[in-house]
Amino acid sequence: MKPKTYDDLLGGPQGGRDCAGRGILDHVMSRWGVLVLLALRDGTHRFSELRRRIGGVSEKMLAQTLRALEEDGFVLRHDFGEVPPRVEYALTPMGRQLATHVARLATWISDNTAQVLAARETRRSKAKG
Amino acid sequence: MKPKTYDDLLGGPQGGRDCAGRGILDHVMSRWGVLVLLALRDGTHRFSELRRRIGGVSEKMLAQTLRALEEDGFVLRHDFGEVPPRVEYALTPMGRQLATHVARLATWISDNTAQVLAARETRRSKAKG
DNA sequence: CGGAATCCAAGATGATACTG
DNA sequence: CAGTATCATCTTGGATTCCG
Repeated sequence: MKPKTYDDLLGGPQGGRDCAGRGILDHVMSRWGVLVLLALRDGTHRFSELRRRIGGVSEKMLAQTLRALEEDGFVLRHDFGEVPPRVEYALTPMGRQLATHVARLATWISDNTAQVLAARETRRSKAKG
Repeated sequence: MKPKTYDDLLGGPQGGRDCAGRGILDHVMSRWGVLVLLALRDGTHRFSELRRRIGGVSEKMLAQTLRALEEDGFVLRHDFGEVPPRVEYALTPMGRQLATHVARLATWISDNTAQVLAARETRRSKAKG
């Protein structure tokens, strides 16, 4: 019997080895994964559009993030194969489902940001007092 | 008008400066944040219990993660101030709400892991064909 | 037992330059 | 435009050690 590891907490050995779910979660919740998912919720966008929309992401990281999400089947990449180059990205149906969950979490956090900041203040003054 | 940055995508400047929501999300979705949140869903646990339950986390990272979540007001730390030391951790009401959302996301991923792995395979064979 | 402090290896990220 | 390749850097994470 395996001990209770984080594999179990995340749904167990369904993926086969270690913890596939954990790897997916890492892609999704990577520094830029969330933002890409949210940015694609309202439709198709080109590479440079995404860069502008997300802001602060380097070409390298955006490309890397998009590739990871594409590999996982969350993002669809359409290369028009023209010059000048034109590539468009969109969510797959599965990606839309995922993005919905992510958006809920992001929304909750957004709605509770003030409360979190207040909690931090409380702690800070308690530490002083 | 501000350009669309990831600040906007995550709920805008509600936190005051940059993007407080983003920072919170980083805490929550950090490598171990998710697991701690999930591990605490079923009640109070001691430090070493958490280490065993989560599995694979070092003392340093667990302590660091717990402190961050505590600062944000998601986790409550109760130090009994005895020898040998005894400290217990639990979710705050806000933490329970958050953990519920996180659990939903984790569950979705867990339920869709097979589909993601299938998507990866499809891509792989398409690349070959 | 529950950490804090330190040192070090590994990985993530960014700026830049280059290509089709 | 849409990337890739490369190098420098900054951050993470882990192992170890020490303490109350």
